[in-house]
Parts: sequence; C-alpha cells; structure tokens
Amino acid sequence: MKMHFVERFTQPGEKISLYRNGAFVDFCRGPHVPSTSRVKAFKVLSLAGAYWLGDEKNPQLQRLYGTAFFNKKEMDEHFARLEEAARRDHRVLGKQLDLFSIQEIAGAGLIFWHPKGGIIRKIMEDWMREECIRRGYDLVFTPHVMRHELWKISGHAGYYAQNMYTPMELDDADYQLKPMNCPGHILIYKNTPKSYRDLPVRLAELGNVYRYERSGTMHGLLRVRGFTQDDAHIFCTPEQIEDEVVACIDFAEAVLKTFGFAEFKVELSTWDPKDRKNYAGSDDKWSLAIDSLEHALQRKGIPFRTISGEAAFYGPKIDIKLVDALGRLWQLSTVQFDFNLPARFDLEYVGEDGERHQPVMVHRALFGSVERFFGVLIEHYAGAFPLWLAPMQVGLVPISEKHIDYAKTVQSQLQIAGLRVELDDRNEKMNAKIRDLTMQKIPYLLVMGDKEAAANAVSVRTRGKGDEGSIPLEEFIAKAKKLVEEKSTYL
RNA sequence: GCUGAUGUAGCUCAGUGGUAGAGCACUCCCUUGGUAAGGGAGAGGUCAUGGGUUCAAGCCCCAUCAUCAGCUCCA
Repeated sequence: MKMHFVERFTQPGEKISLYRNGAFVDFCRGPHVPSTSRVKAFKVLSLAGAYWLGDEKNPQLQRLYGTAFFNKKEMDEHFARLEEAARRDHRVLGKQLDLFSIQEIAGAGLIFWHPKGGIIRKIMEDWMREECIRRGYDLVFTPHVMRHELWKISGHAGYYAQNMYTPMELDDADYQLKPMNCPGHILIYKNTPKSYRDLPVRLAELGNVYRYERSGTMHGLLRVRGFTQDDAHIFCTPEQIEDEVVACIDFAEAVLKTFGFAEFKVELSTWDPKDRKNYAGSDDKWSLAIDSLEHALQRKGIPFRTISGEAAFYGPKIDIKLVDALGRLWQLSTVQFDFNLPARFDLEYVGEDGERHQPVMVHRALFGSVERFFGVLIEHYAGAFPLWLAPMQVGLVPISEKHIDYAKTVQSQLQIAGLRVELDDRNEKMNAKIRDLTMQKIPYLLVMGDKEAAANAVSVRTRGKGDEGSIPLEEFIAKAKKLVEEKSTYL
C-alpha cells in the first residue's frame, strides 16, 4: 500500500518525508507526533471497511478508527458530546415519543408519520404554506406519477435514471414516480402563454418525491426513499433574478429563525470555467447568474464561502447549512439556478419588445425535505419541542379519581382555547402520572386536587422548571395562548 | 451497493443443541395518593423470512430482508 504512494510521489523534484517513532519509520506527508509519549489519552472507536483511495470500485481495506487527545479531560469532553448526540438521536426519540416509524413490511426508507409526528408536520406545513402565500407564491399540486416521456424531455430519464423507481406499465404508456417536482411546475407554467407582466411566476408545492437510494445509505428521517420537498420554482426575467434571490434568502432566514435555529453558514457553489464542457447554458448566463447570487448575498450582508466547481451542471447555487444545538452542520435549504430545463422545455414569455424570450428559472427548497428537517428539529430540541410545536402541549394530572370531573372541565376549556391536551385519568398515583408525562417531554403539566377545583385554578409544573404553584385557569390559558402565538422557544 | 455486526413479547434486553424468560408498557383487582415509578393477578411470542444439518434448532450452516457502524452517494 505504501509502495503505491512511494511510486506516485517520488517523481524527480518532488519532496517526500519520512517520520520516525522509535524503531517505526513511516513514509507519510505527516505530521506525526514527535513522540507517542505526547498522547496522554486515546481510545479505539470502531472497525469498518473503507475503499482503497476512497473509490468504491477498488477493494476494501479494514480501517481501525481511534482518537487521541493531549489529556484525559479533552477526551472525556469529546465522548460526552458523542453521548449527548446519541441521547438526542431522532430515531430513538421518534420511538420514545411515538412520532414516526419505518416498517420493514412496507419497505426501507419509507416514513410513517404517527399522530404526534403528524401534528408537528401539519404545523410545519401550514406555516410554510401561509408564508408562501404572504410572499407572493402560488400553491400548486402535481401528480406523483407521470409518463416516462416527460422524464425523457426533462432529462431525468437519462442523467437521473439510477435514482428513479423503475417505470410501471399501464395501457400503452410507462409511468414513473417523480424524483423531483420541477417538470410538473414547468408544465403548469407552459399551459398558458406568459407575458413579462406575469413574471415572476412563483409556483410552490409540498411535493412528495421518490428516489431510489442504495440499500446501505438510509438513515432514519435524514436519508429516505420517499420524502416531501417544500419545493418552489420561480420563473423570471434576468433583471428580476437578484431581487428574487434576496427574497429567497430572506425566506430561508425566516424559516430557520422561526424553528429555533440561530446560526447558519452560507456557501456559494459556482462552476469551474476551466471545465466548460461539463456545464449547460451560455457563458453570459453563468456569469449573470453567479453575479446575481453574489450581489444578493452582499446586499443581505451575509458572509459566505465561494466554492468553485461545486455547482450543478445546470446552474450555480446557494446552500444554507444550519447549525444545531450541538454545533453540527445540516444542509437543508438550497437556492439553485437552472439553465437546463427552460431550454429543454422551450419555456418562453413575451417581452416588452413583443419578442419571445426564455425565462430564467430558480429552484428553491427551504426545509429541503420535510422529513429531514423534522429529524434535525427532533435532535435540535432533543424532543422537548417549543410550545407551538409540541404534539401534547398540556398534560392534566388529577390527584385522585375524585378530581377527574374537574380535570375534564379544564380539558374542555383548554381545547376550546385551541390547546392540545392529554388527560391522564389512569388509576395511578399522581407521582407516576407526573413521571410518565414528564418523560413525554410535555411543556406543561397541570396538577389539580381539591384546592384547585374549589378555586377554578391549576397547579402548574413547567418542563425543566418543576412545580410553580397554583394560578387561576384563565391566567394559564392566556399565558399559553400568548406563547403559542409568539412561537416562543421559552416556557 | 460494499465491509463488519445485529434481528427473541408493544419497548429495552437475557437465553450458546433438549418444555421460550425478565423489567417496563397493556388488562383486571386492591389502593384515592399533593409534584419523577404504591401493591397484586392476568394476558401477550411463526424466536426477521425461506431453506439446510440434527433424534432434536431461538442457538449450527446457506440465502434473502431489515437495522446499526462505516465506506460511497445525496434533500
């Protein structure tokens, strides 16, 4: 193995390096620790296969993973972080909190949203749809299966075929599940002639797409075979691009802020002009698009990293990576140019000059995938959702059977106020009810006995704070409604 | 897809060739309790699926499916 590198790096004029630890001499770019005595804390982590030179066509080697630190404290902190991440694992929390499941009998990578996950999804989707309408998008719905002919025109049947479910034959035609929503939106755009006065046309859809993922690649909600994109396509004139991109970034910021993510990083992926032949679209279009994206980011005053050669073949893009509660990065939102599809579908609009022009198309997804966003959300909050998102917002704990009637009147008043309530009327001691509901991470538990029933009050136990004493029911309702209204992350 | 591991009750897991187990959850009974687990009884299993070896398989062998840790690829 080392001979491969010796041969590769020992061309005339090339500098090579050798490292020595005691009797062990290694041919390596380095650096190595000067002495193994510097390594005060280390641990073997795992054993796994890895492809020779990272290419799956090459044979696999056994790779032994380990980690080392200058002292025990640093190592302990590292493992504490890993444990914290494991404790927040959305797959584990999804089971404990009964949010979603994946069923072997139904197939890998296909998500079942249970009632408690479903209500969160409904809140996410309602918010997204209303926000789209407020921001000038039109909502559309497109079919889940469409004829193979369409995917040939869009080019997916060619360059995306490995990721698509195979066609199903029906009458005289082959139909295929959609891996993307773009062609559907394009057909709606094309259905009527467009004037420059109609632009920009912004079509949005929470579209279910299906992609074949290789068997070893699925991971909970984060990598699946069927998912929902909060997808939109904006058809506009070249002059409108910059404003549209700024609006998309504003929108993305609003999404992240609303769902509790304070931090994010932005990357601008551009082409590599030296590799010209690998990109569709004219030079003019590329430089206009890259300039627009850059100007938009500068106008927003957002710091970003430009990565050349990372663009899709059909256009440059902005990727927004959010930073979660543990400092991990997640790629979700994306704003992409597409020079390919407007040409393939021969899109046009009539300009001020009375001539036909080709519109520019921007593709954007903010949650990215509703499933993945939900997975990240679960881990970010460790399952302790803010009040407006919590599937069960209030848990009711009658102290004894005598207080169940009062608890029912409290329940109906909370429900009338629009709150999601769980009444624990089991034949259990109060302590057991508090424990069980606490483990469900319910934001508020209301304990009620003789004193509360007499005063039309509730004893409030707030998640993470404990017993906060009795207050009038009306007061609690007003407070809870306000926090929901504000989408507060505090209780 | 590849390498390695795993798959037993709703959940978490024990069981290493000879009658399938525990805790929690569930049902019923007793208990009516003031801020994180009261007590008792009961019910619950094609031991992932399909083959094979054996007098006998949850356990050994093969294949398939799924999951996990990685690799590779992505929203």
